[in-house]
Amino acid sequence: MTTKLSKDRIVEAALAILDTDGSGALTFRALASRLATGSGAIYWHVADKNELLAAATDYVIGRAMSGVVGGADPREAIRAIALGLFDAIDAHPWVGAEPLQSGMVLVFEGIGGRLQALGVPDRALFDCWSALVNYILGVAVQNAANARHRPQGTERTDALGAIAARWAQLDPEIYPFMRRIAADLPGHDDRAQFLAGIDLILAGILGSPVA
Amino acid sequence: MTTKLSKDRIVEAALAILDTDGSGALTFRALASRLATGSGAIYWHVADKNELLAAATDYVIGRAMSGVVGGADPREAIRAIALGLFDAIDAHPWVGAEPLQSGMVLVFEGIGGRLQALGVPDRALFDCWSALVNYILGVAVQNAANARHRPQGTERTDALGAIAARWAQLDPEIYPFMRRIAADLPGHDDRAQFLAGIDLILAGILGSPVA
DNA sequence: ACCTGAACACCGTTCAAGT
DNA sequence: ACCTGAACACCGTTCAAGT
Repeated sequence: MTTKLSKDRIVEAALAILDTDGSGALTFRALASRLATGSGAIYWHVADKNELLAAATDYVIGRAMSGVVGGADPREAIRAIALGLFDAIDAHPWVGAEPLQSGMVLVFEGIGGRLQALGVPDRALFDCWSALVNYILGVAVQNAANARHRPQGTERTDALGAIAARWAQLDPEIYPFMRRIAADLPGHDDRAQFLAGIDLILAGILGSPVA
Repeated sequence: MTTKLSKDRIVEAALAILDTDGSGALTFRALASRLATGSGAIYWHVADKNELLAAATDYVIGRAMSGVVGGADPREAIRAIALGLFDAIDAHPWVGAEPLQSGMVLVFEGIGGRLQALGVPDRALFDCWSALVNYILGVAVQNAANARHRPQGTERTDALGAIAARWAQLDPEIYPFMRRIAADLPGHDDRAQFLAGIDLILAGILGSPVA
């Protein structure tokens, strides 16, 4: 007889399936066979598939955030938190599919605390915090969505190239900007661009504009 | 014999189902019975469910963007585009579920063109544009996700109140900021906050910081 | 060309029955 | 208390057969 079944072991097995074969492969039957048990047994430890996905998500986010060092400079800390989340979702694109919320308090607190440390006044705090947090979550989730919906085997650069080619063929009378920006798309660095956006928002909050 | 089946009629029926009963109710069987045909007939006009959802999404976004008036002031135009997308996704929360991309060129072009009109220099254009567009899409999509995953019948304010209550109970040693911000959560105005974030990013791009 | 609807290969979830 | 696995009520998609 093998190790007793537990929620932890189930989540662990789910993570293995999600990371190797994607969210489409996570079925209770696949899970049961990997754990050498019946599919019904899983329901003794986990309410349903939503709870399973939420637990897997929390695990990934929690691990990513625990790896983020405190750091002295609040700006650097904000960048580190943002990049930690970005990389975690990038490495596990299935994370972006369901709503995050629960595991996200660590991110929320981290960003909020640093904004206070940067001296953002009380009246502006809520708006600044929410703008930053929304940007970080939004970009990370969309990045993951792009990775998820890219046909397997397709390189990221190729996929961007295809989009850029489509943009370049748009009617230049109606879409002059798309035509112009298409050239910059394939070569661009996601992470660098993500950080540039954060700096932009921080500049809006603290001064020293970009343009 | 009724009107001939067509992709347009199928998309129209799909929209009706999505808007009244949510994305869970959109099945080929439900669609077929509403159109008084066999489920296989739909496949003659539409490749699969993904194409159907993409077409429905494009329709909603296209209509929302066509309602946005040009306007003289680029800042106002940016706000109008952003709010148009925000409201469209808010009214049809199922839109945020699949990747947008295709219908999004209108938004991309609209924002990009106005940034040029505002005099953003070439070297900063790509980063500024992508930060703004990412923020707008990110917030709109997450807002829709929250609406989608809120138990039906629950009021938005109640749902936010529940989250705030959870935040208020966190350990104040570890989560001082969450405790502080919890009070602001239930009463806040999504749209106003969304606009505040856009102003913040524009301030970062153009100067005149908030703090 | 276009439509019909049964059939196929799946799902998540439940539940009587076992230990 | 915990596990088993067949059974139920669904899906998306296909396809022989019709018009």
